[in-house]
Amino acid sequence: MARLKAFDEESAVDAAVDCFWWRGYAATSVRDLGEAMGIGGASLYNAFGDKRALFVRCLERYANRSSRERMARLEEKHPPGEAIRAFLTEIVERSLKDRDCKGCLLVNSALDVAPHDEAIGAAVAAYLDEIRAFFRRNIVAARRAGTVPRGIDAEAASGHLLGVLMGIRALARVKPERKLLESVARPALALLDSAPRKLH
Amino acid sequence: MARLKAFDEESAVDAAVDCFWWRGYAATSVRDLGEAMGIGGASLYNAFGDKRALFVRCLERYANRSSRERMARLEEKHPPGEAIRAFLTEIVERSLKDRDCKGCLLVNSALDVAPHDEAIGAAVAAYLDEIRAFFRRNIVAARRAGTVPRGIDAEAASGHLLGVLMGIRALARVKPERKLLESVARPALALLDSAPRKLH
DNA sequence: ATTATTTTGTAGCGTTCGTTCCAGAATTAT
DNA sequence: ATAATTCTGGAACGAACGCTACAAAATAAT
Repeated sequence: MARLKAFDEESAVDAAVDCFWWRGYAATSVRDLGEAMGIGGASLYNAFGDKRALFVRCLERYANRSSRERMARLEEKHPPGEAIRAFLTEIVERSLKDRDCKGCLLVNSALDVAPHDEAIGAAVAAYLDEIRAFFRRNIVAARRAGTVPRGIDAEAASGHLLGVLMGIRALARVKPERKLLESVARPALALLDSAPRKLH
Repeated sequence: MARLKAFDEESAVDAAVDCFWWRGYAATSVRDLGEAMGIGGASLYNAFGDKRALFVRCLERYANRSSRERMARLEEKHPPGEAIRAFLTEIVERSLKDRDCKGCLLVNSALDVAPHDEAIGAAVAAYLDEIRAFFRRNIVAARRAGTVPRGIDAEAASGHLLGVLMGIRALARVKPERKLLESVARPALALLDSAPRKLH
């Protein structure tokens, strides 16, 4: 009963993700977006509402394709302790291969956008919580399996891992050096396999 | 031989710092800056060149008043191991008191600005290096004093501390919760006082 | 007092911003 | 075919952008 869209919505969103990812929210113009997505302004507004709504959609798309994909893949392939190890290792490698230092859209948004937009802030916080939950449940499972120290505190350790993850992502945007990033990650991973520390 | 400036340049820069700090570089307009600094556009351009040059000046001012001041103060007041501990503790406390989650201008800039401006990127990297150097020399001194584990690797540990610092700053902008931030910091500090780990 | 020099407010430059409008093209149901 | 509906490119909206021009105001040296 009506004309069909001439573009694929999902791949248009993918192009928009790249735009926001590279330039940041404020520095990306609607015209930049249209050009990258291969559509005009009218189509953009017709399909997505406005710039902010498109950004929200980009966040969700990024979470699905990047962090959720990674968590699912690693959790399937590795035992719980290894999954965490592989996660951080993969982040370091990705950061080093990331020639134009785009970092992670979620982390970037946590700094740029989240503090100035309550709803987006809550969304970003929720995405980060998913990552922390990944750490936490893998720690719990590994503890049950006896592959991490018996006394490890899953709540605290998952928080630490999330912080370290964000530190790596942040640092990599200015100093993408292997030795440095690995030195950030290694002690966090060591928490998972060090011998139980002596209580004082 | 000429008319005098009607405003104090340093306190004007302080106002500009607050502006960039809160809104980020791209989202801060020259008119925002002028209003916050209490001067008109003509005076701003006359005194500081342009927006970017003012931003560079703001970074330097921020480094002096915030990170360098903190490092000098803590290094004077505390023995080396304690200085590091006090540094991270102070960052956590500051992040929690930071009601509008401005975070750290250097960390914010490392994500927003640095990747899109080579010179500013190098400047931010240099400021971060100063902080890492603070960690490193305090670790070395503490090792000499016997207040941290004998076998600690100052290079690696200082990198880890820098990453954790940035992680705290990043995380605090979306999730400013004491338990979480402390769980990020604690294991990093534990590296400084744990018993030497068994080699396997 | 005059002159030389710098700062200041105001107005405005051209550009780009996010967004909307609109006429025409394209599609399905009738 | 006709009608109903949606999508599309292009033009344009008012507002805001970074920045500059300019003349008046203010100072210090002469």
